[in-house]
Amino acid sequence: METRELRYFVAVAEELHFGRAALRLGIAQPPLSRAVQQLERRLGVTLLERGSRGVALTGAGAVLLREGRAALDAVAAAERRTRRAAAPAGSPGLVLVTKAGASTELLSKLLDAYAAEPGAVDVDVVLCGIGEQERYLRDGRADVALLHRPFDSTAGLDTEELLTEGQLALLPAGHPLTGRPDLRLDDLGLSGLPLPRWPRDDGSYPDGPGPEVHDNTQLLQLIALGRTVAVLPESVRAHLHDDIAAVPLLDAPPVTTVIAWPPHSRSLALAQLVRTATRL
Amino acid sequence: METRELRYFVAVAEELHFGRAALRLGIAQPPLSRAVQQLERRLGVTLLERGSRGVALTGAGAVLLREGRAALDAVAAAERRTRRAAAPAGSPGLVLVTKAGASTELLSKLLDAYAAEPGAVDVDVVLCGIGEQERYLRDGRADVALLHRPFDSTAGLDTEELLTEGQLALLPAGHPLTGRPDLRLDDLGLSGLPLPRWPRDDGSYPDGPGPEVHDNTQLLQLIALGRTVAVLPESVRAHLHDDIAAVPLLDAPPVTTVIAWPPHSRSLALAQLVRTATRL
DNA sequence: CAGCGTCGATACCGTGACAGTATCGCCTCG
DNA sequence: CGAGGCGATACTGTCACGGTATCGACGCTG
Repeated sequence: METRELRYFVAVAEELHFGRAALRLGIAQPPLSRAVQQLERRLGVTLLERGSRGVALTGAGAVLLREGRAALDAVAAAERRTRRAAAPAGSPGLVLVTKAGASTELLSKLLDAYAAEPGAVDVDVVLCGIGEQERYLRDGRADVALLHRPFDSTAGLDTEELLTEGQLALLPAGHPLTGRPDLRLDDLGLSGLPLPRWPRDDGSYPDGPGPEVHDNTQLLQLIALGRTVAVLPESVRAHLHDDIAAVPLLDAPPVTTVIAWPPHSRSLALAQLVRTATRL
Repeated sequence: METRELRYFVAVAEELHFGRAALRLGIAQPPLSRAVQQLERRLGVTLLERGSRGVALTGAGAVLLREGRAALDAVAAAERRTRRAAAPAGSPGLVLVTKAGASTELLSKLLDAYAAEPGAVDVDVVLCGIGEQERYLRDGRADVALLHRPFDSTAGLDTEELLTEGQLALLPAGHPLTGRPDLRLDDLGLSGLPLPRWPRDDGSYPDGPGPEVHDNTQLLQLIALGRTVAVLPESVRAHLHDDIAAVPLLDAPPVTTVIAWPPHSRSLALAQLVRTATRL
């Protein structure tokens, strides 16, 4: 199986539409149809059900979509890491990825501490959207990530725990619940405010009454405006102005910040960064 | 990067010889030279140093060898798993891989217990060489493996521990050390017998006085013949005849048998097998 | 030091795979 | 029933891939 065939199939499987997929791939529709047909013939497997109203994935097609994405990520990682290995000194020695707006204090302490180590290399910091860190590690765009359990999955990664913290309820300043010394998750239903809706993996939003949000800044602004409430780790306190009140939550699951990297990484710089992180 | 280019490069990087690599790939040498050159041009990276006496890997080439193998495994896994997903009922629902001659009691108990579960699917058992299990999981030849820590690496796999056991010194019957109630690792040096040499990942053997072995049967025979001594988990006891004596080792690291599978596996049958295993 | 063998690179050529344009066949919806 | 959307098919040109023959550099050896 060639990566070209995989790219083609993944595009069609994601778009569920040959025309759009061809557009995305920058080719015409007929070669795309033929390439996917040929892939199906060579595998001896029907991947797509062609109805007159677009296409649908078969069970085997769903498997190939998942596995094919992983394989394409692995190929992309091979290419990027090879280029990086040959890059002249001075280019970033390590790329660290984390969610925008999370663990900022921990991150800056880590970067400072690591930079002070003898033999430290340059560290590029990449900020990505919610839950995208794993992808960055798997396709080689990053060498190491900061993740937050239980929100982010660490399956298939090597990790070290850095920090565990409780969570706070964030409410608009002056909200009635603000007077309580602490809260439980059930109490938030009494706030009269809906919880925000975060995007799913595919970018769409679940249905519900709350506002759609995709980063923390946006969320904090919506809380201050009295449109929503949120549950966030204690470390957000540093970012709060007096228009938002924080109340400890007794029964919210604790959040653990972990440093994660792909298994089989063979980099001294990475090992040193991880060691520095665990010593913080 | 196309998988064809990766296959070609990996073949050359492994053989360190264009002619042999071409033979292995079933093509002539000139197209192979050109394909690798083109790969280097497109990556903008020198992968091989061509000397008049064969070729050598550059640093970037070593990276691409490692990452490229992983990528090719991922592509192979995508292909195999897709075929399996479309295979008619009756074909093996799960493939389990383990080292030949290890954990046989545990394995047969597991297979019996799982087969008795409602909704159990057929389980194929594949026996492989030392340390090959991880490869089977990564390239899709197997769905689940039995591994033995600390010998096998479980990096990048999801695991559950099944059994931890101490290790025994295996000596020829009648050997002087046989009289002792227990031993320490250092004592084995006094046995007058060398330790056996296991193959490395690349199939070659380290230098040393001991005999070369590649499986347990061979090893036990050599012990019985008085040619070597070995350190093995307690569960080998069941396979010993009276020509071999076993003495507990006080300071050998305990061996843990774990059941392991690729992260992100989405199979009910696998989950049920793992649950059965942990309940044994 | 000449001659030969080894090994990778280059030259040249034929075939086939891939991409493009035009068009068909089918289904859906107004 | 006609129009439009969607995927498949027909046909064609070009380029990439693979093969054979040969070159050029280096090392070994008599």
